[in-house]
Amino acid sequence: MSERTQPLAAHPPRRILRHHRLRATPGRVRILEQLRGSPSPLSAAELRERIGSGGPDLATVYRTLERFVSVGIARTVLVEPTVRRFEIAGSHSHHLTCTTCGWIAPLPICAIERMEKAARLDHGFEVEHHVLELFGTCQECRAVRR
Amino acid sequence: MSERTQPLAAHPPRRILRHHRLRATPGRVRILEQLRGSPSPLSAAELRERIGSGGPDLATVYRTLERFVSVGIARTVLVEPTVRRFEIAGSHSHHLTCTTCGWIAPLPICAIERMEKAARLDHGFEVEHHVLELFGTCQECRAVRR
DNA sequence: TCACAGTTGCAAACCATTCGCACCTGATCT
DNA sequence: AGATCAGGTGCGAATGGTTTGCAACTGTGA
Repeated sequence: MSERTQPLAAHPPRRILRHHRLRATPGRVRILEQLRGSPSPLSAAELRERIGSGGPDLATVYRTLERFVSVGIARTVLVEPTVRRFEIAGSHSHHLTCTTCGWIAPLPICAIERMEKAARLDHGFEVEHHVLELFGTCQECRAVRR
Repeated sequence: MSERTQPLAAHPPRRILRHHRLRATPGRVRILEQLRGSPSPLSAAELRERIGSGGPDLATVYRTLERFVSVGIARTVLVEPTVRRFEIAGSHSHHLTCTTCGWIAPLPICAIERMEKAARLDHGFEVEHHVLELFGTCQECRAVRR
């Protein structure tokens, strides 16, 4: 497969940043790597924590995420009140989140075409993205509970 | 139709509160009326503003909403980072949100049965609740943009 | 290597939400 | 109707996630 046909998310971080005319600073590269390596959306604080000492300041993490969202590298995911989470925009998958133990699994099925169509027909609304997260109890926690 | 078969949401506010063993204070009654009268979810501040002078303190609005959610009268809706919104739990839980002007409309269609089934079959995961919100551009904002 | 627009760190500001506490009041019982 | 008191309320202060101002720093193109 030639490079030109690879999905953007497969490129090395520096190239992705350059592609969006962002400077490839060490902090940005690490934030991007973390976002790509995580199966679930991350908050700014979690991102900061995972990068560890030597990483960018929390304010910089916020500014970077803001920038990533504005150029389309990342997207905001709302699953909790008061905390904003972010994920790579290319990796569109939904998640199962166990409310007991925090286990998270991606669910590669998306069934909202019908709703997008309804939005368009009923309201003239053009859907650009959506948030769909499922919460419940995983197999293990259900077993323990019994 | 007898009273016993009416949906709870159709009852007068005082009765709904009593039914959940909550005191029917003037503030709670007004908050409940506002929630029921609004087609889109409201934040605590908006609620406070709509009730106007003489209404409950903002802290009380928060405590009341918290209480409403815990007994099942209301539900949290996440459509914006940093602001929590609330709606009557009997109404439907999915929305269209215009990312340009903030317009919000309920969408009475839910298409996640397939995903719930996949979660159960593939992971032994029992879905308890889900978040599904659509974001995009409303008819009006699309017209302006052109 | 140089110059500079873009980035960063730090600290302070912001703002939605929560908490502590003394006072008040709706619901119940007599 | 009046007394009683657990449940509610107002006020102000605290919290915690997010944003901003500003001086110093650094990728990047020339």
